Amino acid sequence: MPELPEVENVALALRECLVGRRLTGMDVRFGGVLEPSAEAVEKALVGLVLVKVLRQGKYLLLEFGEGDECREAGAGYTGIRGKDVLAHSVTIERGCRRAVRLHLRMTGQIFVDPAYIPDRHTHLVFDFDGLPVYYRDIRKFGRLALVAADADGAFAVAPPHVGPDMLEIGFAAWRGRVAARRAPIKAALLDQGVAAGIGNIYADEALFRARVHPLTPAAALADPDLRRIFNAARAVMRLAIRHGGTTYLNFVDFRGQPGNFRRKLRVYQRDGEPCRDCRETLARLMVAGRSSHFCPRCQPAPGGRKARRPTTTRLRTPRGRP
DNA sequence: AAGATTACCTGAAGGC
DNA sequence: TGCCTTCAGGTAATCT
Repeated sequence: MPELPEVENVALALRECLVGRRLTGMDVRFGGVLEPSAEAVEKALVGLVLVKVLRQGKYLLLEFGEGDECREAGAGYTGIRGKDVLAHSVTIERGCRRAVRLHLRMTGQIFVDPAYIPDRHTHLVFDFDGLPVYYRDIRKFGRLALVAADADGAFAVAPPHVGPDMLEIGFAAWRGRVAARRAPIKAALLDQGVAAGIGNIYADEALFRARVHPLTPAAALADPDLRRIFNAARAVMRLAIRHGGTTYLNFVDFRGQPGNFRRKLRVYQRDGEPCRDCRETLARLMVAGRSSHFCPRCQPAPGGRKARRPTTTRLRTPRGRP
């Protein structure tokens, strides 16, 4: 499932391959992924040049403009892979600007790969001046939505209730947003209004690395605990970006290559297997409606002393892995 | 009023 | 073999 690192890799790919190119056509095979309608999106975007790709949490904003009155932007921005990803970018001085907000939700995928063969889950085919770009989404949860400019003519990357990106926010600001929460820290990490980008995989990985039990109330955590969680969440996501993201079930990159961060996972979907640090059997329980994977020894239950009651810690045998 | 639950979808996997 | 159930989880809407 795409979380911050996977979405960041999509952003890098779109900047590398598509910024500066004109959208010359669109084949809508399933219009349900487009908002407010397939017709509106097609009418708004076709003929314009992709000028900017921004990310906030799991949201991507694709900004389009007219091809005339362009100038090279450059600006010396160096992508995470060390390539100057804005080398081909252009900035529109004035004229028409439009933007769409993309969220991949659970199973959305973007392919910029001439060898890709569309299947029945491929809902959109973009023609970027001869370069085909495919949008595929097995479960049809993802959305590509036209967004209106605000009063200043700018486009918000994410909806207003979404908090700052987890890789952008500072510790003090983040602490200010979680410290008063009585909800389990796992729920606070998943709350996109607190900070955006963390999903179930990286929340579990961050809590394991910080040695904090997922059910611990956020408000019960001392400053050093919060600091460890904050640092662990950012570190694990930065590492995942460098490894091309996590492939679980079906995340692959824009060329169809699976990310290779999965083998680095310490707890996610490893319940029933031994902890890599202490050999204790990893456990699983439900927090905030989602399965949470943790080590009962490395991450002791809140309130201390006893291990969690068997009724709340459900062990399960490993399921088949793809 | 924050926290919990459900709807939205499809495919994989397990049980029988 | 094949039908049925459960599970996966991001977000919005609904419930408590």
